[in-house]
Amino acid sequence: MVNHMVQHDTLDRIYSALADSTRRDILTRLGEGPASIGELAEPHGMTLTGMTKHVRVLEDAGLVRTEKVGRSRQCRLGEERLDDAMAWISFYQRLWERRLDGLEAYFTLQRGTEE
Amino acid sequence: MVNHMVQHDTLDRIYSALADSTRRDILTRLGEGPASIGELAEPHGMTLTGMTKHVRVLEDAGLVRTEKVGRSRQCRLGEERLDDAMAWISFYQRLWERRLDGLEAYFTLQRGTEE
DNA sequence: ACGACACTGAACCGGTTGGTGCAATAACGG
DNA sequence: CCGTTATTGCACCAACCGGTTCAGTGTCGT
Repeated sequence: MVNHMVQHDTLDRIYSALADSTRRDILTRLGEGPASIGELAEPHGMTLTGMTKHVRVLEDAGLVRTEKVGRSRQCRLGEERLDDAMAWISFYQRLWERRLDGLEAYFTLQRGTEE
Repeated sequence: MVNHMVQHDTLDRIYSALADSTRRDILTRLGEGPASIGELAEPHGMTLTGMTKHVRVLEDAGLVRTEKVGRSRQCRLGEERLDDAMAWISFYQRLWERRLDGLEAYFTLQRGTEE
């Protein structure tokens, strides 16, 4: 019951924002320059409403920044540089490497090298 | 361009597996050595059934490997090394840097153009 | 002013997620 | 064989997700 609080942890938001190929595509597209909701939606054959939701998720994660310009919304890459996300993965990589320092290294290496 | 696109399914599973602090904790814990379902569940005050589900998600993403040993299940870090996840984030980082190649590249032009 | 345009809010929908409890199963320990 | 232990399968639940449609709202072009 205690843990029913907001799951709005930064890392949670970033990773779940990235856990969707449409949203990763959006980031890639925005890497080439700003775009409107319509321009983002068109290559995915998606409704504007649907795309707005995706952009909102990315914006909440800090990965995208948007600004209303006239009747359209200009979307561009945001300030979040994924440093935290990267750092956590690096940390995990280190754990994984350390796993090889244990007893399992023996079996893993044997299975890998067949020597 | 955009050749950094790996299997989207894999990336989806990895990122959504990481998008939960309980599961990130599990990975951290397993970095210190193998553990049973019960041992993983206890510090989170979670039922065994609940923990089994989390472990299953991690296992489907390749981040954890499990093996039934007697009446308990031994969980350890898996073969997935997050290289793909890391690679995608790096790719995004490069996009972000390139965002600076707009008006602001003007200021750092003395260094970056040779690449 | 009027109509077309770009987006947004709300309601809805089927599927998934994160959790529970309970009954069953398999493996010990004696 | 019996009782305990560790996990699992199943049913259930509320919340969330990715998507839609429809009805606005505000802006632009003429």
